[in-house]
Amino acid sequence: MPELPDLEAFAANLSHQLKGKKLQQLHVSKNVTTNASESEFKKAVEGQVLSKVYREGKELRMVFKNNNTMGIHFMLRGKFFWFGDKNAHKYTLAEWVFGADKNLTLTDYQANARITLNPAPVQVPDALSKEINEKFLQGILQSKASIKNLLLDQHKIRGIGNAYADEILWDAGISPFSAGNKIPAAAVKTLHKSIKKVLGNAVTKINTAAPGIIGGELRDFLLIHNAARKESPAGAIIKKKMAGGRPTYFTDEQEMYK
DNA sequence: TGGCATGTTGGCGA
DNA sequence: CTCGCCAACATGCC
Repeated sequence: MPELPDLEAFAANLSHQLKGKKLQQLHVSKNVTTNASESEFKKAVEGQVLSKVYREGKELRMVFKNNNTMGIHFMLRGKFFWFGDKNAHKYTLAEWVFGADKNLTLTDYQANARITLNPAPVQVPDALSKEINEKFLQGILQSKASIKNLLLDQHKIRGIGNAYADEILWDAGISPFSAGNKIPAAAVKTLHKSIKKVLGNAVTKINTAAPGIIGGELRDFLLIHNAARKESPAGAIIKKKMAGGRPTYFTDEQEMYK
């Protein structure tokens, strides 16, 4: 449910609050989609000090001093709470006990969130990584698939979700229905700038509006992928089209390349 | 109130 | 083989 900018903020805040603390107990529900048993998780990380929490694509990573790592993917509905939050007891998938007021709960009423012990390295670059440049984007766009679907494809570039794909493509002035392999070089250059700008601005806005946030999502500042808005800043009507079961928001300000 | 929303996977058909 | 589309997951939110 949260997208890249939300997860980026969660990771920084969790790292800030939990780094250096010892994981006293870990509970992993049998309902979790995972690659290891609860006892394997316990053996790997209980009693270990947390080194850091960071984001990779749409996953959070908890790295412990012994280098064992837990990957947490929220899928659609996963959510972190601190123990004591009133919602934290329903649909619990996992609990991390770091100490008195530093206990973390993962909930998901669909039980689709995934926890991975020592996730395998992934070659696909993250949307905010330095590897993303015009040449790289040009490479992944060599397909007649729509540019939006290409940006959403986690096997090509990691971290962009449905809402921010719309936001980025609007910012770049490119129709989401354009064919990837018809995008001219100048538009690819703009796309590169828009990816960094839109995602970067969102991280800043979330951190400013909700210091310490570790769950939920903030979206009210989105300009186009936002049901509350009818027009773009320049006054163009925002259109909505369902595609692949998800809404795509766009305006006529975006050029169609076909 | 009930329509809307977020990611991924796998199967289907064009 | 490549794409787009659909269902499934099952509830919170306004």
